[in-house]
Amino acid sequence: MPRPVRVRFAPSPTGALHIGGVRTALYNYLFARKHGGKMLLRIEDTDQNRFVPGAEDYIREALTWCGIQIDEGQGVGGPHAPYRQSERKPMYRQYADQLLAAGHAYYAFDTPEELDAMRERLAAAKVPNPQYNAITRGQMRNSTTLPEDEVQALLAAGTPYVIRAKIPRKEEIRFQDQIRGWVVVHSSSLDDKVLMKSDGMPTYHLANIVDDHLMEITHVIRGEEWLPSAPLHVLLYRFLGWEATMPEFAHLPLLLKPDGTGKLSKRDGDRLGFPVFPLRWQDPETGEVSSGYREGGYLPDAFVNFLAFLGWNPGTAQEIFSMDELVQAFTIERVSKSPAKFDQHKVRWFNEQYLRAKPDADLVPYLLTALAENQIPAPSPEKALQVVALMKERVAFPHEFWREAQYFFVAPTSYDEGVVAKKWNPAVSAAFTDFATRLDQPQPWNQAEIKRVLDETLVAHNLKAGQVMQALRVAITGGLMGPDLIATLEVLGAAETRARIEAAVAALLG
RNA sequence: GGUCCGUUCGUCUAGGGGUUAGGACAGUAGAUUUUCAUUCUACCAACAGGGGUUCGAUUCCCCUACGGACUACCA
Repeated sequence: MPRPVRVRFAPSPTGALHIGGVRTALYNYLFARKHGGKMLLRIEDTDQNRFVPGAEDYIREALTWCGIQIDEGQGVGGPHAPYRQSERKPMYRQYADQLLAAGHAYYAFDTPEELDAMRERLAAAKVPNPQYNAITRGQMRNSTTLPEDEVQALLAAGTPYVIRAKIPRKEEIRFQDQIRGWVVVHSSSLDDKVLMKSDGMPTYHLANIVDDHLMEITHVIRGEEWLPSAPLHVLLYRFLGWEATMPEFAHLPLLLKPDGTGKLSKRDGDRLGFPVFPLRWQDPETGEVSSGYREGGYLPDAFVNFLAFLGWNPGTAQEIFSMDELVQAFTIERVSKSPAKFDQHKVRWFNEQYLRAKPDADLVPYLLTALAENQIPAPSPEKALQVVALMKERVAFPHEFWREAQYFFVAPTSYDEGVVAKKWNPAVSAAFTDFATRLDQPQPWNQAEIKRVLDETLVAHNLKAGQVMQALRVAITGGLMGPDLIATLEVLGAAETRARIEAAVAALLG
């Protein structure tokens, strides 16, 4: 009978989580939800040198922002706590000992200098595969070469050592990857990886296998950069006697730079002008700030939808998916093998789609925030709603409400010179003054009335709409872009409309 | 260098032994909006190359090229 699905996202707290990591978390989450399973968060902090303060909080906040809920793990708790590997340190030693006892691992006493010397020697001799392996281990200082009593003496003397995996010399290792099919690697191309470091901390390889086993992980969904070490992991499951419950592997394609080639990296975002992080991040070491999608005005649903499509698609024409719909549609089988380049145009497009799909009322807070940021007093709820309704098809990001709609709140201080030169003249000016006066008469203030009064005025002055509309827009907004002018006047109100026309006439008359 | 993974429009991708190789983003043009944006319509644009297998390969196999990952007491 199949075990209940349990997957994990296991980042290292070495800095901000970049979008490749977010996508890995997302696919794990979708898979867990789809199968009614559990999503775990485990922090892989076995390298104390690379620990970055704040990184763990960042990771959890980023996942929360994306709507990726953790069922069990760091920050949430659960039956397998602790979920931080540094706090699980005492648990790993016994498994290393088990490997040692079974002859699948050995002590190695080589100093860093001795290791360097070996590598140089192998390089100089042009050895095709220079590694600490079944062949070279015979020339090094370890428990496969040293007499037993000497090994014991060294250990008793507290000599620093590591524990290495004893990789068999000639063996074919094969496993089935859910995305790539059968992967076959010969053991001779593997090296005797360090399992336990001299500080007593396990390396990724050991900690990962032990924790996945103890936490009853059924599917390991991770980035392709792990594919080369998967055979080692398979071997470790076998050596530890855990083959029967070994998780299924699925190695996700990489996310590439938008230009050129290579793995997407932190620098690319700054260079190309788009975020590579979900949230803004300030490096505590250097103080360097990297922009985030959240702060850039991206809606989390849009960001997640976009990310889901980088390396996966449902096989249908549908592109807009809520998280629930993604859960329904997602299958590992439809994850592609080839890497994907990041496309900033497409994220923007997704954001536009999501922004427009929101009810006007949901967008009002964005407008109010944008206004507050620019020291504009909050308008009436009615006016805010009207502006949002008029502007929502014209913006891709919340912050654009300010750039695109500020003339609803601030009178223009300058007027587009090209239009003034071409369209503004004493006749137009006179008609506008007259129009402003007519607006003073009591009347219902709506688009039909405004249009009627404007038409009347134009007839009286023997002018056509084409001759004055651009000039009128410039008088009202200062520029020549924007939504329907009559609708704009309606939002502005009679008094403001009149004031702006009179100001423009006064400014442009001479 | 070695090992492994990959290769369909500029980008994300669908497809699959016989198709006008489909969609989306981007780009271009036109229509609508007397503006801009939106919207609509159209256009542009791809099976890396070479060998097989086959009546027929973009699809299956092999090779080459190219790209990438990995090759730490980092994950």
